[in-house]
Amino acid sequence: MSQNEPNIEICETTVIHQNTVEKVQKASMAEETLLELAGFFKVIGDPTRIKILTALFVSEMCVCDIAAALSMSQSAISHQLRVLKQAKLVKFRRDGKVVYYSLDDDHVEAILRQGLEHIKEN
Amino acid sequence: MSQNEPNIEICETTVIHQNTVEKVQKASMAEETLLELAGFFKVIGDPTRIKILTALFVSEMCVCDIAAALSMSQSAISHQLRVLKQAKLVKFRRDGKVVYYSLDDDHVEAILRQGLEHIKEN
DNA sequence: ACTACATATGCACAATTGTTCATATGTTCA
DNA sequence: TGAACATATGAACAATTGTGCATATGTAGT
Repeated sequence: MSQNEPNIEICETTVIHQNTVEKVQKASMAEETLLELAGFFKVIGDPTRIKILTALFVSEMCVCDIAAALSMSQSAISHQLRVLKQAKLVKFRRDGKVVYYSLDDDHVEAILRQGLEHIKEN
Repeated sequence: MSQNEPNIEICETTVIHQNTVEKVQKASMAEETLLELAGFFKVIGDPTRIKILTALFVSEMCVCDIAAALSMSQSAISHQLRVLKQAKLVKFRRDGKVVYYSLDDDHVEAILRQGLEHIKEN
């Protein structure tokens, strides 16, 4: 900031603090990691999926019970469980006709709690 | 689970473990809190916004520097900064023509770090 | 007042997403 | 094998979202 940093044109954007820009670019994550990270938060950034996850904090549950507890269709729940499964947030076991889902990640509860801290501070 | 729980029809969904369903419903968050929480994670569930936030870990930055650092248009960055501002994740100060943005939340860095833990475990 | 520049914003549009509906799959029991 | 039931899945659709484009706003210097 105290250095002599001339304005330079790069693709129509004016760089004011080239020093900072370079530091940021060097500190940036690998694109793949970034997309995974964003994808993870996108998964828990949906009311239905948060409801499912917090329901599973209480107990492992089968699909129709989750549907009943959330007053939603079996299909909707099933679709969302697939998303959560792909994100490795839930796992399942089959017992006859019934499939029981449960949490597959220790971080999720902590992360949701920290999210709550944020919105409480408003 | 060990109790006698008959199947009951509620709106086309079969309840198998009524006990569990009731426990979950009682433990459920207020709808408003839930929506806020989901909204918060949705905000950090986007690659561009994560890039902006991690850039601000390094230093406060003006809009055009962020645009240059991320190789994106000023408009795109400005739109996303508005989202981050509304979510109280960034704050800004004006210095002449230039507006400097910086982080406005302590939790974000911790939450992003925990998100990274999750995806590393795969 | 006028120009230059940094940033913000409204509109439009393509892309993504969550749910419903219909149906397929898989399992149990008779 | 066939009926009943739990779950999964594909297609369709409305709603939401991220970005580009054009332009407005705000500030500084002349």
